[in-house]
Amino acid sequence: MGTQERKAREFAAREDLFLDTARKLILSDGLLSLTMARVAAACDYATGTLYQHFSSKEDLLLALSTRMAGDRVALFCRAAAFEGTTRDRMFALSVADVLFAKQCPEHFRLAQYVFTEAVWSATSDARRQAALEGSQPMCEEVRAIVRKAVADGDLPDRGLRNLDLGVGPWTLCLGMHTLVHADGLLSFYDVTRPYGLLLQHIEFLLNGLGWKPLVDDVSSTHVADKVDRLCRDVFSDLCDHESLARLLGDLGTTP
Amino acid sequence: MGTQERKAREFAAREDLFLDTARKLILSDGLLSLTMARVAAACDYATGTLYQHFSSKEDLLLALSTRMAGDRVALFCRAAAFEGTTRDRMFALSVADVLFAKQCPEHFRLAQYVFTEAVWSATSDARRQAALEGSQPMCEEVRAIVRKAVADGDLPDRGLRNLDLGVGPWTLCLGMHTLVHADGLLSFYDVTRPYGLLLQHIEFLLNGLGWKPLVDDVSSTHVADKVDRLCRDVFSDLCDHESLARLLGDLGTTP
DNA sequence: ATCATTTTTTGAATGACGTTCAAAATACGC
DNA sequence: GCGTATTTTGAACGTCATTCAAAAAATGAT
Repeated sequence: MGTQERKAREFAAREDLFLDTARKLILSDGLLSLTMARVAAACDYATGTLYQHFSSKEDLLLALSTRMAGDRVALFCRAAAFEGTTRDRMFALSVADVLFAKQCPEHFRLAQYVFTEAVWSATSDARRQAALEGSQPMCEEVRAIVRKAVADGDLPDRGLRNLDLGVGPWTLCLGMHTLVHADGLLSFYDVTRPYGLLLQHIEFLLNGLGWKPLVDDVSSTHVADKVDRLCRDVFSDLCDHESLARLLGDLGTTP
Repeated sequence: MGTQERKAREFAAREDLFLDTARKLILSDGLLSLTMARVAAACDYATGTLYQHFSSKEDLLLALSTRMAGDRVALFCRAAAFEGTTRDRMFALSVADVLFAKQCPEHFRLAQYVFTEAVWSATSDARRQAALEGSQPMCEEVRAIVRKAVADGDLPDRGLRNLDLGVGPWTLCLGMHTLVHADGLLSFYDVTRPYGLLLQHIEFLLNGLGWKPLVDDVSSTHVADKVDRLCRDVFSDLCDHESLARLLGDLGTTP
């Protein structure tokens, strides 16, 4: 019975088509003007067919967000696999997140919207489950790094569990992404180069956690150099001259 | 010509009525089922009258969020006025935020939604300006505390400006609020007592910034004790037996 | 108090969407 | 081919946000 499998494959392919198209439409016309009818029409299907895949518009958005998150997870895992001290690897996770934000800025915008109660509660259980499970690998990487750091004696656990120690950098990143995407807020408060600051504060936090080897120099230049090195070693495909320059510009090398 | 003033006063009073009513409706029926018609009807006005005050539904939501933020700012300022070291006061700001989250959980839900691009971009310029200006005092408090800490030699500035140093705790809080309100996420990852962890990580971060006097013991009990003391000294009206017990429960005193 | 004029309120009408579902089309197994 | 099961279709429905012409109320000069 290859029929079932073929159908399943075709169904999955069509779902990808819908999601790809939705992404393109959002990119070109914005999230506001995305309608189910437009997505369907752009794929030459009837509106009703969309509902074979997604229980609601919100469900589609969550599916799209989850798929984008896959790329984020991939970057994350590359960062985690980087050879270096546990501290360097933890730092690299944040850099991966910053690079991802540059590479796919629409992801955080969408994710922020989707995790809103009003949207989240209109999604299907299955899709929510998939969203949570999709980002589980990131958590596992964090847990593993913290575990090794504690085992190696580079990080005192203070009675906290692995993820409880990792939750600090996590929320720091998340909070900064949120600020960056709150339009006008950072410029109102004259906070330039937010991601540069984020990475400096990550270093501060890791120092405060007593994560060895401690970093003495947490200046913006030092952080920029570190990022520069990481980009060469781990993210060379993402940091061509152009984007690296842009990233460093935003990080703010000293004038 | 007192007529103009009276009218302005009545207009402002009606706006308050609309916002109060919207808040109650959200509290009882949820954000999803809030409609402009329902808000108007609940106040015995026609739908069109609402649009004399708010250029769109999103505009109303932003206005509501901004008004709620006023209470947050008030708590913040009380925390900042607390007598103690600059470090204690900085810590107190985060406690104020946690208390506010307990006292008014709907605020962060709403704020998260409102700061979403899809909503934010449908609001009026005036309202956006008001929202930004409304939270400015919080920023000023942070700046002032950092300024004094640096001046007193309790905090090395490392070439960073006042707010650049305060942005760490800020994003840490914001990120945790975001995680807390992403329904199911924290329980999925088995992160209990998020706000207890937040305050511990605030201490870690402040230590990492070299903010004197450094705190040796960043255990959950020590943090809980500190919060306990703050509640007695500064937030006694908010921390009756009940709510304090609940708060400490969530913060997680050692078992 | 009266009346012309301005301002405000009203709520039915409009249009845009998300969502549904009966009918039509297609695929499938025999 | 043919009967049946599955899938697709897109018009129809209901809900809302938003508008605006008409009605009502307020104003202020006489």
